[in-house]
Amino acid sequence: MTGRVPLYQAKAEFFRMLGHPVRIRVLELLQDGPMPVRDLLAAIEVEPSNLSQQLAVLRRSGIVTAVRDGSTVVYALAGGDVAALMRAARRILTEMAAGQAGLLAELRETEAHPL
Amino acid sequence: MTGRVPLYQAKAEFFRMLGHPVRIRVLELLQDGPMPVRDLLAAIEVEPSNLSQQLAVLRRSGIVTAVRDGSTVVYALAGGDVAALMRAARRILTEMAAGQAGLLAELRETEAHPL
DNA sequence: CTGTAAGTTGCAGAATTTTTCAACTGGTCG
DNA sequence: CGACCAGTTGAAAAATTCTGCAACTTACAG
Repeated sequence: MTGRVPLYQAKAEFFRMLGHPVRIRVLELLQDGPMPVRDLLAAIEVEPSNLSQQLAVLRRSGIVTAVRDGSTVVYALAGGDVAALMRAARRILTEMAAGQAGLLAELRETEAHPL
Repeated sequence: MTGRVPLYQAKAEFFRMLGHPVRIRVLELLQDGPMPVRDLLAAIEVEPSNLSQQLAVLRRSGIVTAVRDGSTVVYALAGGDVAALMRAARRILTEMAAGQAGLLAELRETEAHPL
């Protein structure tokens, strides 16, 4: 019944879903607890409709939930330890930065080609 | 000097770099140690040029390194605990699947709109 | 030198994703 | 009811990413 997707593909889709600045910020903000769209909007600087689109991506993936409360909509993390994921990512990012990875990797790429 | 990028954007780029099935499989294979392209190619089923393109993405990001050994090129993780990241991702993925997130989220989306 | 295997690169076309604008739904208030 | 505010949706245009083919480089064998 379920569209039987190989695990590595599910992972790729999951990471791709995370691969957007606005979506990252939303997830980080929601780590401090549920938050109405209004507040996300105030914190993120992006057009309402654009934020809505990104929220829809997060909702479809199932990583957040939305509940209507009167005229406002409140978003929350659906569960899962998102904080742990972000920490793991930041650790790698830090190591890569320290190890001259990011910038230098690109320089290496364009200068004296070792490959 | 460095193209001063906000952290949330660096994170988004990082996750986007991970958002491709072939790249995920490469990273998973490299967790067992360095591996020549030939072996990656045998394990992944993708055209050589396509694999090369994906390897180039990983290289540019700095998450892997490439070393030429004779006529073969050997790839390796550049450091960072990639395994921890994958574990964190899998945990969330599992929780989302268990909590009827993925599939049901989409159903919810198309049926009786709570939003 | 010639041929060949291993990878990479440049590109063009195809496919996806982002962004934006306009229109729309649900509540709330007077 | 009529006017708004909060968000969402649909759709088209713009920007990115993917894929596959052809050409190229490097190393090695004969």
